Amino acid sequence: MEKITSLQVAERAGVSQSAVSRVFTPGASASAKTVQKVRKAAEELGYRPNMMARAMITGKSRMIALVVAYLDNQFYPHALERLSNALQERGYHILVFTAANSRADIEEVMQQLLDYQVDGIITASVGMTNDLTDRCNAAGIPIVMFNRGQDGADVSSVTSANVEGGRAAGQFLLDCGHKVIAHISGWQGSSTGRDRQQGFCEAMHGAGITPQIIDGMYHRDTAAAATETLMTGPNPPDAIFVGNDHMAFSVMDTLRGKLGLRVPDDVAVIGYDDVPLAAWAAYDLTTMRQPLNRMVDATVDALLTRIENPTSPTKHIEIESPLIRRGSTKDPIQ
Amino acid sequence: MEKITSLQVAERAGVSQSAVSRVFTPGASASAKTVQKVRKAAEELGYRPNMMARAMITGKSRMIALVVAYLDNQFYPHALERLSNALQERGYHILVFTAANSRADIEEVMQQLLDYQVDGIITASVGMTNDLTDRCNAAGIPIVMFNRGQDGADVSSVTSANVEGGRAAGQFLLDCGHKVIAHISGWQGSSTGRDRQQGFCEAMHGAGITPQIIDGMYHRDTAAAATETLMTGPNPPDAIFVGNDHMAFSVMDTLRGKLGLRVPDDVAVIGYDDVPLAAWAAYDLTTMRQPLNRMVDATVDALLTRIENPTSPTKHIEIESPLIRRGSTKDPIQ
DNA sequence: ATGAAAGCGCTAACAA
DNA sequence: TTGTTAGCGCTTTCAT
Repeated sequence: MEKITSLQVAERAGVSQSAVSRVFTPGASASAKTVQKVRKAAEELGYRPNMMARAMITGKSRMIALVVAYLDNQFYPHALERLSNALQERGYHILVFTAANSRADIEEVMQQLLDYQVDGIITASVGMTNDLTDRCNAAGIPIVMFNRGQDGADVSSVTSANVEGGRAAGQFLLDCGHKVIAHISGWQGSSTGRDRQQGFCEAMHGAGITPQIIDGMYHRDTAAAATETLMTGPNPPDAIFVGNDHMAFSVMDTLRGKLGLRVPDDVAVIGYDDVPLAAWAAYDLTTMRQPLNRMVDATVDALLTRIENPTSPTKHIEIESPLIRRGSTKDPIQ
Repeated sequence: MEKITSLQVAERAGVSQSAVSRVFTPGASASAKTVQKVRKAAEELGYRPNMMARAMITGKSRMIALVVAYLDNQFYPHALERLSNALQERGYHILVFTAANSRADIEEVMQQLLDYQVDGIITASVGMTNDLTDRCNAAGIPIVMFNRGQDGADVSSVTSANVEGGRAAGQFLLDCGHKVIAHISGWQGSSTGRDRQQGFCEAMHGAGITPQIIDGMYHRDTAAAATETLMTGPNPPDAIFVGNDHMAFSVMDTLRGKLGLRVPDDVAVIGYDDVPLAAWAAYDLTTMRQPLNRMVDATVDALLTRIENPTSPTKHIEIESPLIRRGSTKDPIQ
């Protein structure tokens, strides 16, 4: 069973090669008789159209580049799985590019991905430069930033309502009666980290509180160190809002392990994302949920819309982020 | 900046189109002067070779299909990240295909992936049928099964030494003085699950013990239910060997939560994989490590070897699996 | 509705 | 080493 071409199918079906092509091309027309003959011959020969050849002509590869930095935050594999499924259902597939979050690395990766003639790009957990996005726009390849926004760039983005979410998290801690509240923030180089912090600060300032804030950089180690710094400092908090779940787990580990404190009795913890692990008994983490399915649907939608209609405008989609109350926080005071 | 072709570069550089091609083709020869002129023109125009066109001629797309079922077991995202990196370094990229672990779904996915003319296939957490692997062999596309083996199929596989690992896990529990030992196994439809169970049973039988065994199917829920069944049964174990870490976390959650038992004081737990989460304080899980980096290197190696030399034989690589002692088990008795 | 013919952008003989 | 030529397998006019 070596490489069957449309020509061989044509010969066997007694039609022209272009007839075969038409049968396998969605928008084309062929008589019922022809379709029948061609399908039969193709079946017998085990023929399937060559995507490469098709891609070269149509300029559409039906591949989407996914640029991702790290997969250790459970949110991203989860998203990847869903994205792949949703895209696959619509006849697209994901080509993976891993990039460290450095300028040079991303630059290199963007070049590679353009070589593959991908129809679109999804970035997750990586930052873009406007220079880069301009280049893709010039090449006519739409980008959707997943879980990140970017000022002044002509790219679509899908995020949760991070400012609002940060505010809600802060407000909830206030409602629980906490007075000394700290924030271990998401990386301040990311819009997501900045927005959540901003919302949180607004809530705090509304209550006349000036919170301690440390950048957790989305790293477990950094978050653990921040936790120690906070708790052994002059004014240890009785509640911590952490920039994402991934760091919150580290914060809880440090609190309960090395520091010997109880959660939520000594310190309440609230995270962001609601990854599956947050619901597991070992953490039972109160968190702001990022509705993954809706974010994925919006991402796929935004991307395919622009692929099918290149002149359609970029979109900035924000999805509401509900509070999921679990055992890492106390009940609000009536 | 629309689609620059090699012809345009050729004109600007004052050479033939094939000269341009040669400059960008690794194995080809061109004079220093030509290289210089072409590179300059290409740079100015922002030219990069079109992978699709190249792939069509050479028959090499430099894409590897990764077929994966679920990404909720942390072992797989971790592996995916490493695989992508290792492959990217060698000029390949991963095209992702998600498939439920059903015959029909995998069948469909295999067809799709052949359409894309991938150079090789890595399967992770999915089972193949011999029929399917035969088809890929006929098409000349090598397969490596990652973390799974398959009897009687002509495919390469990379696993840890699961039988030996299962035995070591069982023996360790014996050495700790446990007498009533149970096993919540990996899915018995997978070689990995069967092998670990076999090794474990050998250790038990060597000690004259007949263990209770329940298939955990690699699912959290199934493992949780199995835990309850075991602990509320007539002969509750004081140690459980769980088929992988992902289920072991669920077992520990159930033990410590719903059942109110202490680990390891009431029940010792040992897992398999050593995913990052196993080392986190909340679980601190004793486990058999699957050396991810070595498994990934072996996988990439086995795959690229066969791609570059199609007549080379398939390999079955087993990598030793060391015991990582942590807090979910007691110390062995001297 | 169908076949003939013209490429898509590139690599790989083949001469020169 | 270089340019010329012939395709890779397919889609897409263009006549018919």
